[in-house]
Amino acid sequence: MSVTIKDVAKAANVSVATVSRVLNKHSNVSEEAYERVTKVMEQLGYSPNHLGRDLRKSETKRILAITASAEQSFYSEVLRGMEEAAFAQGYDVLFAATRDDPKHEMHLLNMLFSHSVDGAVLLGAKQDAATISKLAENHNIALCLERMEGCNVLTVTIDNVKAGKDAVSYLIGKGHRRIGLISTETRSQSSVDREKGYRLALEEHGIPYDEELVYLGSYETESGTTGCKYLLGLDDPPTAIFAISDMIAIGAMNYAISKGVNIGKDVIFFGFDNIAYSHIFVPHLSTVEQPCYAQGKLVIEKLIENMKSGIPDKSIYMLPHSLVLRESTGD
Amino acid sequence: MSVTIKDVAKAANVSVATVSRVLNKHSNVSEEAYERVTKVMEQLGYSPNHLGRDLRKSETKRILAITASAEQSFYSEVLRGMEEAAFAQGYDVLFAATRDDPKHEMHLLNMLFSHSVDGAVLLGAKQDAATISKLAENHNIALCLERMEGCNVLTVTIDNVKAGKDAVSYLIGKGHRRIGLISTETRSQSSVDREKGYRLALEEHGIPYDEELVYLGSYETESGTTGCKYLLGLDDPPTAIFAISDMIAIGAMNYAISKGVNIGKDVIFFGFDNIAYSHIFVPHLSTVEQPCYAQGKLVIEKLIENMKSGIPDKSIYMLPHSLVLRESTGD
DNA sequence: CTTTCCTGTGAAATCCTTTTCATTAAGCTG
DNA sequence: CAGCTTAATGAAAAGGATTTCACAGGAAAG
Repeated sequence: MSVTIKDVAKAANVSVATVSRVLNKHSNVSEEAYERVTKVMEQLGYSPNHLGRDLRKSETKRILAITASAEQSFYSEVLRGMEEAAFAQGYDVLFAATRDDPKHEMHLLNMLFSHSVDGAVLLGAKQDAATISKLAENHNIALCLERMEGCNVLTVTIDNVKAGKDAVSYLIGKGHRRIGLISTETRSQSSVDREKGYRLALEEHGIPYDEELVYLGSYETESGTTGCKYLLGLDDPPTAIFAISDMIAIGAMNYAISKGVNIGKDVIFFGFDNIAYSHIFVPHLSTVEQPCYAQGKLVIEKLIENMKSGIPDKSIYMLPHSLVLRESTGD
Repeated sequence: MSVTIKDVAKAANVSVATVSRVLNKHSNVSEEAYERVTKVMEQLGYSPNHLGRDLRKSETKRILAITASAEQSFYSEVLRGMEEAAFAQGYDVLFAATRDDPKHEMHLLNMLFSHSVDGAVLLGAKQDAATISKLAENHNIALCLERMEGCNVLTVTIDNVKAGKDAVSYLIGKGHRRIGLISTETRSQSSVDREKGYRLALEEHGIPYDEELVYLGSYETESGTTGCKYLLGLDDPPTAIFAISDMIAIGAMNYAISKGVNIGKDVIFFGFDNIAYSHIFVPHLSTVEQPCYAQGKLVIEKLIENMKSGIPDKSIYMLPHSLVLRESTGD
């Protein structure tokens, strides 16, 4: 149906080899032939069939990024980092969503096994560590944003333990001793790590861990609201609240506002992620900022490095985070 | 390097044709051969190379969805609709971002020309109508969310003119006669259409159009803030404000709040998109809801229909929108 | 003037499947 | 039992590119 390299060759009166050489900017092709071929390609509206090329070269120059859903707003910066780093090296990044379904994640990973893409980056994997480790033995795989305990695979993330600890230490530094934690029932590594940070901070300052001050819900804003209602309803309520995500923190603040709490004075709040809304929502939210763009960029750079070298680097890279202080902590 | 169909054939002591038949669940293969082949495939850990298959069949069963950036939060529902509709028919949807660059959009569209995907959906195209029309002649292309004036291509969207008109008519119905409009300088079709709706509503109620009441900015929240500051600073300020997006409306309300305006009474606000934050932000925002999931689903269904039939349907499908009334309009 | 070395080129192999076509063997019909 | 159909299979072509290898012809070197 469509124009092939053969048609071009015939029309330009050269062999397909020569057309291919023109296509790939090889050196050994005469000025004259080059002109003739490019002109014919133009005339016929020739567009090379990548499938042929990919099959022959066993390489697609494409990387798949797998996310749970497209929803998480801070993904967008990560994806931009990936996209730009890839493009700089002649790769394209394609995104696909697992719909939170491990089976569908495996279906998408199949694009890797079937040579439809050269590599894959998982932003929050749904398979278990053993499965991922095994896949990483034979395929170019990387994790981003979420590390996996005991998984031997290239990973780019932040130090969520330290980040959680930093946030809570800041609250303690402001003189607070009863600090609430709103986290998730889902045991994602980042939640677990941030909780661990919370505990370490308390420990370091000689504050006993009180299970009563910990609320586990979902990632939804509403869960933050419920959590805050629970915490502020305690006999001895906290004067500071750390939420493991901004969405949750905003939900929590919403409840506090509705109860007439003076945020930043009566109770202070700390979130995580520095999403756009954290400085749109009033009062502006203090939060942990993670280098989204940089993580996306680095994971692609390292992955491509792996694909080229053949000696895969399976290190865990932890990029630095920072605290962003705003009204919700009275700053 | 990896296991091919040949290796399987040899190990199972059959021809590659038979292996292929097993792979594709053809009928004419004996029980015994079937068993033997599947067992060998298992043992060798065989995974068919899709590139070979795709090349032979000239079909990838993959559709590319092109967005400006991954940022727009309401994209996620559209993408989910696309994903699920595609999966139901054995297709995968991959997403890629143009970074707002027309050149990069064309680069991505090249995946279509080079047979790397079977079809493409543009969520807000950056090329001009003539270019898209021409591409649509030879390729399976569709537009979603944003229609293009004078473009002969399959399109799934909502009636933005009517939606804008409905929103503004509602404001008028509440007794308001000075109605501000915050839109974008970018002349995207949806902005243009919503503005047109604004004008039609005024006209229909005999309210003269006053250019002073129209502020054009960007899609950013901050632009809403600036716009609101401008509008409320007028000698004869509006008592109702229609913003062409929720993000802008929230920015606008933020300014109003900071000035002590009683939202829902002194000034009422109407947004567009019904993003998650429109009912998290206090006061909750009245807005136009568009059927995101349904649009994504329909565009994929129609596109696949086109791919199969060969007689492309290039209609414009407009799905119904609805008004969501909340505190910002005093409801 | 012969030998060697480039340069430019084309024929053919290759990548991995699917699919067509031919062939064999077995089962059925009359 | 001859003649037909059907089921199961394999050999080989096809799909569209890249790449290897061989070769021709001209230039440079001796």
